[in-house]
Amino acid sequence: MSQELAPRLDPRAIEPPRYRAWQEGGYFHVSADAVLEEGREPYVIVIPPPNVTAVLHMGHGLNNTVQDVLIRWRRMQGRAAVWVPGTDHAGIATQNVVERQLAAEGKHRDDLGREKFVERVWDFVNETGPVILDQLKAIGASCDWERTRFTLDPELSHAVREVFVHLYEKGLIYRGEYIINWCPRCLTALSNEEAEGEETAGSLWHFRYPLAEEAYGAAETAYEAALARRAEEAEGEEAETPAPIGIGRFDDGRWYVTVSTTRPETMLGDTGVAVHPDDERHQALVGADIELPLTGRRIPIVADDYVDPTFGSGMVKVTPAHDVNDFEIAGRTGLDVLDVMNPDATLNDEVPAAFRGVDRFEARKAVLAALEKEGLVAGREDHTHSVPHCYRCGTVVEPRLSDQWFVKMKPLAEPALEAARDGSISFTPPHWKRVYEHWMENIRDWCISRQLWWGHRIPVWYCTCGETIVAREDPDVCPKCGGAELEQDPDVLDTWFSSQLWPFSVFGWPEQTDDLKAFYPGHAMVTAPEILFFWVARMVMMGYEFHGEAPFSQIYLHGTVRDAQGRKMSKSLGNGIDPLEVVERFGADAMRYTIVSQCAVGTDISLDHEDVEAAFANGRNFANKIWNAGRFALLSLGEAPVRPLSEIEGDLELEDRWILTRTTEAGRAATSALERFRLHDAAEGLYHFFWGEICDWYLELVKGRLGPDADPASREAARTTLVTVLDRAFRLLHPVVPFVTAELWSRLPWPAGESRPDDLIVATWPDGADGFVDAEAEGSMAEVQSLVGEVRRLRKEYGIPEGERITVHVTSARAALMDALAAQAIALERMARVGSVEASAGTGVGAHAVLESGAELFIPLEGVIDIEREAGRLRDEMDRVEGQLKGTRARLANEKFTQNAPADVVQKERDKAAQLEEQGGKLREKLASLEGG
RNA sequence: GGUCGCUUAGCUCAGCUGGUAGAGCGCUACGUUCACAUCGUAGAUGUCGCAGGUUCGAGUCCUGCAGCGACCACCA
Repeated sequence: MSQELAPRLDPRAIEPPRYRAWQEGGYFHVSADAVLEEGREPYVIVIPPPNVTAVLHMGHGLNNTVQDVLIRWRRMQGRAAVWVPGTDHAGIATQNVVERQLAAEGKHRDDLGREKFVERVWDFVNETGPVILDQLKAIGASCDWERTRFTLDPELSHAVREVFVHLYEKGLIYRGEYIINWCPRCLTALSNEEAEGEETAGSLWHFRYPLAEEAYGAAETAYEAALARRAEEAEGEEAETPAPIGIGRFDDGRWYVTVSTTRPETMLGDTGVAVHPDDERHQALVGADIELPLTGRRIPIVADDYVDPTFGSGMVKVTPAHDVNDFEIAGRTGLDVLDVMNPDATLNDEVPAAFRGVDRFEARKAVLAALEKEGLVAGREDHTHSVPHCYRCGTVVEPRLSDQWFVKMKPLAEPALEAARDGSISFTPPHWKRVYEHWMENIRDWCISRQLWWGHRIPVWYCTCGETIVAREDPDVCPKCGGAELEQDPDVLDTWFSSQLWPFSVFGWPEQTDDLKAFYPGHAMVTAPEILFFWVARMVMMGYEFHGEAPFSQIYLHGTVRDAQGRKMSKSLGNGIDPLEVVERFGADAMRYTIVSQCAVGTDISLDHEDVEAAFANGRNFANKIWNAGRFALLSLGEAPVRPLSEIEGDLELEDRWILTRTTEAGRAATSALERFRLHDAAEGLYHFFWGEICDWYLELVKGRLGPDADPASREAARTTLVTVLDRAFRLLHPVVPFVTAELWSRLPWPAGESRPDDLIVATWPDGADGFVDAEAEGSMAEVQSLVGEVRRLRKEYGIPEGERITVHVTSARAALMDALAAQAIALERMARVGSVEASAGTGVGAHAVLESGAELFIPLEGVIDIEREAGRLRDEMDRVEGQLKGTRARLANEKFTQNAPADVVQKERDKAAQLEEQGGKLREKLASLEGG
């Protein structure tokens, strides 16, 4: 078997068959019985369901690699580890994709009608839905595929219906008017995410609104108050620009107030003007009326906290039907709500005849002209602000008043907030806890209705008799009048309404299934911080509302994948990396290691899309290194079984005892890191253990003992040690690089008489708790390593030819070290070309060094190198350094230079002098040791 | 504007509870003695953003400043 191993790892040859074998072996699936009958402790992660239309990108690569590392690790720990996969129906995104398809055929969804359109989306979803899940298999995701779910599955829809009705009956779902984002071109509502803000240079206009005559008295009072306020401020030291008064008189003596807007056309829908309740300048005016220009309407002045008294005049025109904040002010103050626009954003019949039917931007000009004519425009200034645009067509989004369904969030948020405070849920990195709490404390009601066709239809029916029916089962007749003419609410629910139930809906809730009993609540939630509020927080709320506890206990928020310039990878920027291409070229192991090694808590991951090979070189090289070390070991070990560790313990040599100790420590460190979600620490620690300790030292030290000429007892001790160490190392590395480790592990010889797990994927995790430990061996090895390092360094420094075998003298070393060195003679020869080590000071011409332990090392150079030539080389070097130093010192002694040259140039010169001095010192020492002996 | 975070080697970043500055990539030199050139050995490079403070001791804690970024609200 071993002979078949190629000198280079070919991931394409080993990964797909290995994955198939795992799947066919049923290793990813755990039944409820494992928990309920066998009493195994569960470990559950539910996948953040990707959009059903999505194509795998690096963000998924990161998210799912992290989850798979955790699941594989816990599975090896013996937990009943279940990772539930699935997809999200993603209402708007999916509907858009299909609508684009239709548009390409020259059709609109209205041409098909609701039923046919939804059928068409289903066809599309059935066809493309599983793609992204299949793609996850390529990166090694060990999901329990038998549990694959879709948010629109009948069972999950059943859960949605139950939750909606439950919340409605509890009074937590209500219907109300609200301002939504509306695209006047697409004639559809948009979610906040779909209304993309764009910095736009615009104008801020200031208008004068005449006061009603009976308010003149109040105006005068307010005017005096404002003047007094200004005088007061003028006395203060920091009054740079006096606060505007906001109240004034026209030439003919009429009073007016000043308001500002970026959208003049909306003034036709104004129903009031608001001031801050504590604003001394304007208090007297509260309750007074304004004669709204152009309309002939009278509107009141009201007081509301929303108004910022320091902005503009401190007075705000209120247009409730066309601005979210204004709408909320109206709700609090009782102002009328006047909708002045048609769905296509032309003005409707509520406005004066001259403006009816006019487009909003034309109306803007017309309103400005009309106000200008009446002398009511007080000024204009440039104003840059963010204007929301439709992400599909780029049209400026219009806030529009409409009837929507809402969830009252405050009562739901309370236990979810408490969960964070009392530690029932933990956050990694921890600072997200405060962000979460802040959001929960200031939570606002959630608008859950969407004017779409694709999604969970709102389970509400309206009867001609006026009755509203909210029901778990579709009603046939009106329970009140018995009529059968019921009409279901046309809207569907926000996608997040169903995803928030994911942690328990995937297990069959509201039915009390065995799965639910066995696997709920889950454990870790691994996701990106962007959806902490959309999704994570809501899942916690639902967990408490329906189960009285959190749906998971640990929230791990990983970073974002960025390109070399630090930009987020995205389709539109074209800076993405296709994970499948990476898997194809370098293997899933390479991709996984590269990702995990960069996955430090709280940091983003950067990968250069322009040099994919360099970006994943680290992971590819490591996977290949594992492969080659394994290949070498397998070839050297042969296929014969090894002896159990207990039988050969007496024959263990220093390097065996050392590497076994290091293996124990590696297990401890990796376990501790994983427990704290420090995946990067775990990966890098294991990388160093495998490459820096097993490969660089142990394999080199043990080579001689594995050959046919070696002493049989020593050879068996080495074989057992090597098998033991590789077995543990492959186990520890398996969660991060599952394929290459499993492939090699399956070929490892095994201790005679010991039972062998069926597959590495279910081998017990070696946490190091009861591993082999020999502290003294560690100390001795450290000294051997230190000696080899110094010898290698000195060899290079003095130009000792690579092939030249040397004698090394060591003084003041511990006896144990000398023993160790004697035992390592073959290895020392191999690793540093040390022919012999002698416990003496050594004499004559040579190279000196001091080991970390304090022992002194001496290498005679007589007859080894051409002393005269080396000394001559050093003298030449010396001359050069001293020459440069002389010049530098002369420059520094020259006052003209030090005083006139730029400071940094002088400093550089000083640094150079210091550097040269140090260099000269070293050369002198070296020269002395060569000449003096 | 609110909240939070970041600033350490040429690049990307580690450095968890304060105790002699690290990794990967890149760079330089040498090396194919048969696991691996996707390799080995050795080497160079850091006033740890700036200014103060606490401490025996600060990259690490505190304060201020500067620059960058994220999220939320987008301010009439």
